[in-house]
Parts: sequence; C-alpha cells; structure tokens
Amino acid sequence: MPELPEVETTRRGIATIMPGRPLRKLAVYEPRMRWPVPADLSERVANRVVQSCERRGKYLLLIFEHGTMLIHLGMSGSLRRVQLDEPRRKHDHVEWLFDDARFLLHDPRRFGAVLWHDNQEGSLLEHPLLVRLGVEPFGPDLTPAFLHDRFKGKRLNIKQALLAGDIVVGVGNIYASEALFRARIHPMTPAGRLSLKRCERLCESIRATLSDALTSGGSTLRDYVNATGNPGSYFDIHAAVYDRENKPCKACGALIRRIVQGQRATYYCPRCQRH
DNA sequence: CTTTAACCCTGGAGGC
DNA sequence: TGCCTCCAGGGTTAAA
Repeated sequence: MPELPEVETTRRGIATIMPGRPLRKLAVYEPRMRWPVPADLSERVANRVVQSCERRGKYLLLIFEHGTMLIHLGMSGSLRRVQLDEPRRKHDHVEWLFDDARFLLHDPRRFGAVLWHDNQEGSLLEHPLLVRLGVEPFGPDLTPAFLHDRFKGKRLNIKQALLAGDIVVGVGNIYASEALFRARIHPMTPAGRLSLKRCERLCESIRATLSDALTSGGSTLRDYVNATGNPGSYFDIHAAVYDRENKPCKACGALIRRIVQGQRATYYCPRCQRH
C-alpha cells in the first residue's frame, strides 16, 4: 500500500498526536518483521516522550531524546489510530499506547520494520538503512542538473533507476510509471541517455505526480491514521497508465502496454512515451 | 564499480 | 467447494 504519499499522510496523522506525549507502552505482538523487532525496544522507549514525527524516504522516524524509532510500512503495512478499547485484528503486530491515544501497525506480509537507532551510535543519517537514500522529491536538492549528473553513464533503464531510491526517494512502482508517462519518457530508455531538457521534464513530473497523489490521497486517506475501517482505498486514485494494460491512453487512445523490468510491472503508452 | 535475481511473507484473483 | 498458480504498492542481500 504505501508509496510516499501514504507514508507522508501517515506521518502527518501521527504528528498531530504523538509529539510531546509520553509513550506509555510499546507492545510487540509479532517481532518477526523484515528484521526482528529488537527485544529490548519496549523497555527502551517506555514512558519516554516522542519529540517529533519525521520522514526520510518511506521511513517514518519517531524522534526521542535518546534515540529514534524507525518504522517502515513495507508492501502491506499501515499505521492507524484505533480506539482504546478496540480489539486487535489479525496481523496487528505492534501497538503504541499513549495516555489517550493508541496506534496499531497492521502488516499481513510483514515486510515492514520497527527498529531503533541509539543517539550514541552516531548520526541517524549514517544509519545503514538511510545512508544510501537519494534526495527527497520535495526538497531543494532535486534539480534537473542533479538528475542529469546522477544518471550520467548509467545504462540501467530510467524506470529502474527511479525505483532504486539511491538517486531520488519516494518514487514507488506506481508513481515511477505515472511520472514517466507525464514526462513522456519511455521506461526502457537508458538513464544515461536522458538530456538535461528531459531531466527537467522528469523533475517536474515526479513532483507533480507525487503532489497530486498527496492531495487526492490525503483526502481519500484522511482516515488512514485516525479512524477505524479499511485504509486500503489506494487503487481508487486515478492512474493514467498503472494497471491499465490494453486500455486506451487517456491522452492519445493508443493501448497501454505492460512490461516487466527488474521483476516489477511497468505500464506505459507506446505512442506518448519516446526513447 | 554496476546490474540481476532471489528472497522475505500473506492473501486475493482467476483457472480448472 | 478446493487446489493450484500467479500476482501484489517494499527493499535488502548475495551473486554475476
């Protein structure tokens, strides 16, 4: 479920509640996630105050005075606010309990993670899971020149280069296809062959695609964090090409194609998008 | 160094 | 109904 817009929506949701409050209890019901949830995590954070809720790429960061809790939603995770007396459902693996608020991490596939980084272990930015991440799509570092420079010499196709996350973060499988459609760039184009001009279009397209998703996703997913019910209304978000194989392109009418790149599906319009 | 593919896991959809 | 295969929005890791 979670691409960057959902992770950011989740962050905004928890950021309205958690900061300034002591975490009374962290309950781990299932520690077998992408990596094991540290056995001593609960005692490390018990009664400690959450200072702020940040995001780096698709990692949620709960900042404490003495360290940071890293949360990743993986492929199927969601973090939602629930009533204090609401029963846990299947696949509710971790619980954050505050005096008057409660959150559950629900993750059927358990590709998500809940980890801890101690302040004394060096800068958070040097954490092995964060250190290789590319620039934030909404930050000042994402520029046409930056993309052009980082693509230089790469023979990897542009779709996989975007998805890899080491150049720019937050462009998941759906929005990689959508951003390339918007930029009218063929997904098989070697990244190193993109002109500065096309990097400019790509740059704008990435931002526009993600920010559109954040706007509409933020409203469809407003309840993502603060209500009961099913958080997975993600497919409702309109896609120009994603999951539209053999349907007409909304711009030109040609049939959308599906290909596989790096074992992930890519969708594109063979007429609108050029090498 | 770059690129590829296996893998972690559950569940839903569709074929038979 | 059941059983099978395929597919899924993530990213790390080892191997080529």
